[in-house]
Amino acid sequence: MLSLDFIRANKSQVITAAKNKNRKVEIDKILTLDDERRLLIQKIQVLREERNKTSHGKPDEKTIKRGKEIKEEIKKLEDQLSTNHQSLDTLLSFVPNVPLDEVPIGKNEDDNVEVKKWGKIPEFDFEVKSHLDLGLSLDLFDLERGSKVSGFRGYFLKNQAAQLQFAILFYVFQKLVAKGYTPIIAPSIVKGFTLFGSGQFPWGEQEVYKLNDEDAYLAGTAEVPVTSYFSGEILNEKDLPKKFVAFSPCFRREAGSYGKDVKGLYRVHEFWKVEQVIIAGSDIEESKKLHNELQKNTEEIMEDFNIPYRRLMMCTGDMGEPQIKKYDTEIWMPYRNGYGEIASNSIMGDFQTRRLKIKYRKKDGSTEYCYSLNDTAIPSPRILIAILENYQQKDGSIKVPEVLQSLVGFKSITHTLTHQEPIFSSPDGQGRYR
RNA sequence: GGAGGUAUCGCCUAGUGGUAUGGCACAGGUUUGCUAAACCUGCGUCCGAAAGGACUCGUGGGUUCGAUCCCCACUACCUCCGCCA
Repeated sequence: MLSLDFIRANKSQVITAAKNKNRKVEIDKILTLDDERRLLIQKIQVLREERNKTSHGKPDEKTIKRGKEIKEEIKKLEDQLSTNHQSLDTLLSFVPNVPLDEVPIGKNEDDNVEVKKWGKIPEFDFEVKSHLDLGLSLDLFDLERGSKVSGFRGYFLKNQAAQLQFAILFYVFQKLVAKGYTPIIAPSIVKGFTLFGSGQFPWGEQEVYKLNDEDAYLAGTAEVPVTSYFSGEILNEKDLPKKFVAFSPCFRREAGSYGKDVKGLYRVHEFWKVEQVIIAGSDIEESKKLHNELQKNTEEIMEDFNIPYRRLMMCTGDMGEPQIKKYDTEIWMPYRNGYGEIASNSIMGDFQTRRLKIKYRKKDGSTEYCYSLNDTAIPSPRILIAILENYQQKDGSIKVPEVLQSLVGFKSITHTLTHQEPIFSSPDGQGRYR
């Protein structure tokens, strides 16, 4: 949400920004409604003032009569105000945030700009298999029974892939905790205001699962609950920035992508993700630094797994409404012979915090809206695609990235899991878990 | 699912149909000074340069000239019972 003051002061900029994000906004109507609103508030305040002045004891007949009149007038004006509010809020809620100057202007993903590349693209002296083939031949997942049981895009992860998923998420979680991020496991069932507040709504309503008739939805990312964690609160400047590493199951309807990525684990309705979320002070330079820090974390994780990646700066047309700057991290997926998205790193300014009413008190006693940021740390099973495909061997087996070996207890995936000798220390010191 | 209870500033707390009390914590200042104390001031939100005004006692309605207080609904939390990973 942008402030009305900001829209008033930067009208053309806001209109241009919306256009660059392929959105239509009714700025003139918004400003007219705002004028009306201010006038109504003013009138109501004058009447209330009159009413308040008379109420310091028992009033006489005349005052009571006037009081009744005031009551009627206020009611009329308040009705108008509430109508005004509704239309204004609706229009306002559709105004997207204004990107920073450094963001390239573009229509869609074709206009995103590659700003960094890391890693050596692996070369194979045999025919590269897809994660789908690898997984099926090694019994790592079951998509047929997945859709039988769960529906379209349903899946079971099995055997070493199931272990790997836990290990990957745990590795990343621990890594960020070590960097000082507060570990948090967030609810996936959230109220509507969190989705509006984080800017998924009103644009992405068809993307989100709604539960029955209650005010309950399934969040598509921990960004939603964790950014809303401090909603309605005023934080202390000295406690900022608040950095979280959050785990949550994620649910997405993928309503707009029926034909896309139908095979395999790339696009699923349900997955697990470790997300980084930061609530910071209202300093854009600090936010840019934090944005780079988040990006560095994500890239380090890919480097730990030794998977080639590239970083894209998203253009205006591909960046989403709340964001003012966004990087996507894409990793190498050998079978598609190209990169696939793995992480998305955004600065929102005060767009979300204004909707969620998250402020902080500065040293001088004044309050301001915080700035918020978030970046994926790791999503799974999507990351498994890259691991399976990049680490596949000629004999059909799959090596396990070194940093994960001690967590899963095996160095390669060669056959269906029946029994494995752990190679790591265990509670009983003999390689056994009980 | 059933029965009761609670909701007032960051925390604790008083309160009544006439417009929110005190303490702790916090911030600034003064003075004295050995990890500090005493005193003064400020300390819910919004608009405003200020004066000032409006809003605010979980949320939303209602009654009333006037509601933190009375009525209704909702939400969250607590206690007990039941069920349950």
